[in-house]
Amino acid sequence: MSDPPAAAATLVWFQRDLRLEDNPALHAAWVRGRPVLPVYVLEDADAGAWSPGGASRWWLHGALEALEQALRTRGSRLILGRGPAGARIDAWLAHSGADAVYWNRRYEPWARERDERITAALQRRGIEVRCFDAGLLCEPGSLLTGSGAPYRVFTPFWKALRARTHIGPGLPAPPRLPPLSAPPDGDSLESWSLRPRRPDWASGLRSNWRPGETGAQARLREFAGSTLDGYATTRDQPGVAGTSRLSPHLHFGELSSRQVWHEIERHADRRAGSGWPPGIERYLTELGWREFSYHLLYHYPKLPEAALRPEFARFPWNPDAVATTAWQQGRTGYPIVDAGMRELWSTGWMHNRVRMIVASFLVKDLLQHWRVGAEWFWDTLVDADLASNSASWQWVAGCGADAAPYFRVFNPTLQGMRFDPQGHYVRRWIPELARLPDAVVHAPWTARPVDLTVSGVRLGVDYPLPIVDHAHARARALAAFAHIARG
DNA sequence: TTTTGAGTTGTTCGA
DNA sequence: GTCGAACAACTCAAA
Repeated sequence: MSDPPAAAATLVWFQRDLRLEDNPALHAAWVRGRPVLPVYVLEDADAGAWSPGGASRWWLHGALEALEQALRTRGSRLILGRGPAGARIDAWLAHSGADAVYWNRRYEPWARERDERITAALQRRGIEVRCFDAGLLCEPGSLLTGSGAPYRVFTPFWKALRARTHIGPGLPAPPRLPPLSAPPDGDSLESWSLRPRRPDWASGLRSNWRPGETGAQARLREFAGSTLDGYATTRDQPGVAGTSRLSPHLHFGELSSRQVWHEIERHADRRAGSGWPPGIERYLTELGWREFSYHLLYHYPKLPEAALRPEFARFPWNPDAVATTAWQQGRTGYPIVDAGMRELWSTGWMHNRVRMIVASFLVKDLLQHWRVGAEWFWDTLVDADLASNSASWQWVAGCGADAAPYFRVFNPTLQGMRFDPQGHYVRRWIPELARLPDAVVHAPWTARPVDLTVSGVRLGVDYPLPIVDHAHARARALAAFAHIARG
């Protein structure tokens, strides 16, 4: 047995783990004590239909820039290359003489297949491969019901996860990463053109977000230190900054869910035997839904394409490009729906409560296929995530796991009045309605002509009339569900 | 095997 | 104005 040459380096392949803290692959490479070659591969083609959308690409640029900067402070640097990943890694290995490749797993079906191929090919050549679980509290596939089946209901899944999973503290960031003496050349980040040029639609993204590990940690501390207390109720009010806004940071792995868990737990005022305060319990449950989505994607790799409930194959969808465009552009005539869609387009994000409302509207009021909505979200959300996006759209449509019952059709007017009673949210995103009285701001078609005039609103001119009548649309949706129930 | 209780986020109608 | 029931029945998970 002879040791490998002293210079043989460890290649660390960054993917959805764009952080230095609590990064198992990076940590293991550092512990190994050899030079470290950190790399990132842009895999547009490998992901097929689910290659990153526009908003994701914008975020990725910022996240990679931040990671590169963080690595430089540790004496290292990030090498960029375009996929396919296997070929790119081979080239880097040949250039650097590295004899080990470490990475943190991804769980998308295409990525799992790819990992198997790459692992087998590398191992055949005697390269050491180590894969780690870094992004979730619990490795997908590891929790099963008593009879050995995957959980299909959230509550028992979450109980099992909490009972059986120890969530340990995160790993420290390596203080210094020994670089290669002659690292390979890589692409320049600019050359990937991840950010929009003409037109530059990203100004709203820039003013709302700070991609990268430092920004993520700041957001987490801010949330845990203040917003968390009232989270159980303010989380539902889109006019209030009551949610964590951590989703894009978690998606890109600028934070691990384990780090989030521990920071939240630190703020728990746990009285003897009384359990968590409601805000904390509620927030941790949201992390639980993220876990559940990944668990579903793992066991049902077709989740992004096909309804979990087979009877939905005969659901009478009513494809309508005009209605879909009105929804996308925030011109449905229902203020809470339009405000949400405009917030999404402007900032790359939408409040959770409003996501449910706009999704219910597209699927049930407009009878558009849930995949139409999933694809739009995929392109426009900075937190677009295959597991969460697919599972959540199926949930709203009623064809997913633990899905909303058929009769749960959100009434956009009622939802607006209940969760945005003063209309702060609607006024912010639909300035043409800003001067309407509270009582009608969620239903401008019910306003008295004098109120419309005084508020400077000409319905059908400044702001559209409703493109469907909700009562009628609801009845139509219930009939459609009855149709597939009868079989 | 059979049984039992439960299942994220709603709305509407009628008393 | 408030409140409870109905809305299809089904499937899941565990005892």
